[in-house]
Amino acid sequence: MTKSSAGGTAATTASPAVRSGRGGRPRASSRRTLEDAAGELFLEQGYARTTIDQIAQRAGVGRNTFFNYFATKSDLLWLDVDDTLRALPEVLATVPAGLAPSAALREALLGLAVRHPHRGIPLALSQREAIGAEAEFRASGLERFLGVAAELGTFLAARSGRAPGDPLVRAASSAAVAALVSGAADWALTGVERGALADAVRDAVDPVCRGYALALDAAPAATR
Amino acid sequence: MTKSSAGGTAATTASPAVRSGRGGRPRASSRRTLEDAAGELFLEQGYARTTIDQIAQRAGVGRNTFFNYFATKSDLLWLDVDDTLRALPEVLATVPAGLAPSAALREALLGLAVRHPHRGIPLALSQREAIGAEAEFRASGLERFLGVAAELGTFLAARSGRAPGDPLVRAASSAAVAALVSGAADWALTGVERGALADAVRDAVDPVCRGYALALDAAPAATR
DNA sequence: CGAGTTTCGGTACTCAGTCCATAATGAGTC
DNA sequence: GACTCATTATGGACTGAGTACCGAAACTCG
Repeated sequence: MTKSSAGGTAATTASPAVRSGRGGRPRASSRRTLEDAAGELFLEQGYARTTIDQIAQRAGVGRNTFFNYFATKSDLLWLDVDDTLRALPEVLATVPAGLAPSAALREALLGLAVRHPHRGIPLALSQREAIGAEAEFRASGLERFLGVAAELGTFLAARSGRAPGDPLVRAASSAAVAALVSGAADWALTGVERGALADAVRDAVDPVCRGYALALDAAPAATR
Repeated sequence: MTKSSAGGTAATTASPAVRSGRGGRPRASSRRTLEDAAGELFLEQGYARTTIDQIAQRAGVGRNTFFNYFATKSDLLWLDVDDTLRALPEVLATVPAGLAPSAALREALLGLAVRHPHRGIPLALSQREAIGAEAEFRASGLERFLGVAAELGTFLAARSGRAPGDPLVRAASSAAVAALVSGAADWALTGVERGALADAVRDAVDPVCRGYALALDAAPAATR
């Protein structure tokens, strides 16, 4: 209630990606500048030893301007990922209607993976020795994880004709997202020779979808 | 690196549950007192509006003493859960050796569920309207989640004759733990008429184990 | 040129978590 | 009992993230 997670989606970014209403003072170049400054500083000093003041200062803006663009310091660790996650509703909408629930689930996750840019690997992972932000990275990750799982849950409920709160639906979406994340992390940690993200995700997610297919694709028990 | 997660296990509590070495000043009643004080205050004012100073003050101890028992304010939200998670290594050790990897995974998770006290439901869930700490609860949850997943991963690797970092193993343990958590959360949110935790967990976890059984129980590919 | 709207920047504040130095309280030893 | 050692309790001071508030820029629209 206090800080982020206002929207409900995974993305925590303070300001919308696109220019908001018309009129008003135009944004300076700030956002990109801040990202770059932060990246440099993280590499130089590590995440923990870098303060928001320093980032703002190097970017040549005031401290408050930082919070105008990012709700949290840890948002900087999820730059490209948040972009992809923001696209989830769009991805869900394009999943063909005829599919069985478990297949639709699979399709949705793969759609997300396909959309993600091949170079979009969080700094915290690609440079993790230098940055040393594993702990923060993890802690800030769950919010995103749960956001996706929840969104996927309502999608899955609709596709399977079940109630949104159905335990089976929730378990399936949680497990599937966990597999997705695990696969994506493995992919990100592989060197340059890594293949397509979608392949890694498929390997990780497929078993989950198969596992839940039996229960999920059957008609829901009328009551309960 | 900065704060918690030193041990590697899920439990973040600063001080060991049992009295450490012999000698030294005896602990005051503090720990339990702190827990109670925190519980009261959370119910009265909510989590966010309760400061550590207030908790310590009501418990009649100094502020630093609080950090002697808990590494983090959010640790207070996980009291009974952390106890159960701490028992994971023990649970893993008692999983029969003959089982197939996927069955062993199932057994381990159920063992954890069986061990958990029936009343041990985090305040943040049972009183969630009054406490309003969902966000904090979530954020502090991932650390525990990942701790269990990692521990389970090495267990699973050993049982299946695979490398500890094997993507399949990691995906399986992540997905299984996610299902476990999902099931446990549903169980916790059910009213008094809830049955055994183990039943809820079984329903959630079974499909995952079945899904990975095919790949996991087969002999690992020699190379790679 | 206003009027409205948005961003920018500074000051001041709260509070979690850390560090350090110092007492208090016991056990074990001689 | 006196002394040492280990452990816990406590107080003071500090860092840094996140919030709130206010006034000043900068731009659009009428």
